[in-house]
Amino acid sequence: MTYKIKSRVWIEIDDKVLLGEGRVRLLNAIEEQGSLSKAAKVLGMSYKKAWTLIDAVNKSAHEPVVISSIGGRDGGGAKLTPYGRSLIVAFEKINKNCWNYLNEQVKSLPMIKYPTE
Amino acid sequence: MTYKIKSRVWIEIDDKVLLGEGRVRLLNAIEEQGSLSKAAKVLGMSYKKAWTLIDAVNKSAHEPVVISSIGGRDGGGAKLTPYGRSLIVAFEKINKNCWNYLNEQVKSLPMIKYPTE
DNA sequence: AGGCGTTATATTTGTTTGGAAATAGCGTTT
DNA sequence: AAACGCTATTTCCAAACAAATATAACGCCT
Repeated sequence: MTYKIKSRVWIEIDDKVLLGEGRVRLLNAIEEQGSLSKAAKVLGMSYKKAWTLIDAVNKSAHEPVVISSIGGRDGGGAKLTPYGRSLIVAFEKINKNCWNYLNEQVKSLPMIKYPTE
Repeated sequence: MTYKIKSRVWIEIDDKVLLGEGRVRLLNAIEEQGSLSKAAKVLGMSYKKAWTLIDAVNKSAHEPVVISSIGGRDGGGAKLTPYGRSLIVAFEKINKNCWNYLNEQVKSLPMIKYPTE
């Protein structure tokens, strides 16, 4: 019987959510797949949900994060902007650090293992 | 135009949520008010929601967190156990530390202020 | 012109969530 | 026995959310 500490970190801008764990996962998939629909499929997410997420990201950001194109040789696609990539890097760094920090915290808090005897 | 980093921390036990920010707020209100219904009223929360939350806490914890009594001089009430109080202390400490830590993190991450020029 | 694969958006349907209200049970007090 | 104020639980309804489906637009390609 063990306690687990979990955390979620996200970035807001103008009181709107810009980036969270799920959105970053989606952005990474877009980077890999080159398309929103393929990214959604890879993540087992409906296209609509993926589109809604990216729409929210683009609307809250003041600079473009994802640029999409319709039509053309293979139907179109979606690509990250350099700004988008820098956001991912920043988020993942913060997220990882926070996680490491919490792990340390737990060790220094004995009362979280309150006796079960 | 500024970026804000936000975080949520919670404690799980056996893969069920034990304590989060909202639940701790409710537990504190119970401690102050001595009753679940008054605590709910103070927090602008419906009695049902408060009851559901406490029920979830008591079901996931292996030791009692809130002990409630029905009937009696003033109808009954709800009180925290010493274990419940220790949980609150632990959670609030971790939560506060995490918040402070993230604030420090932001300062050391210049890329979060990606140029808007 | 028509097919293709994609983005973009609307419509529908179903599921989950949450509030409001109603009801019951309880133990002290009067 | 009745009143009181709380906990406990059910029922009903509305709102929020999510999944599925359908449709349109677009631009390259054959």
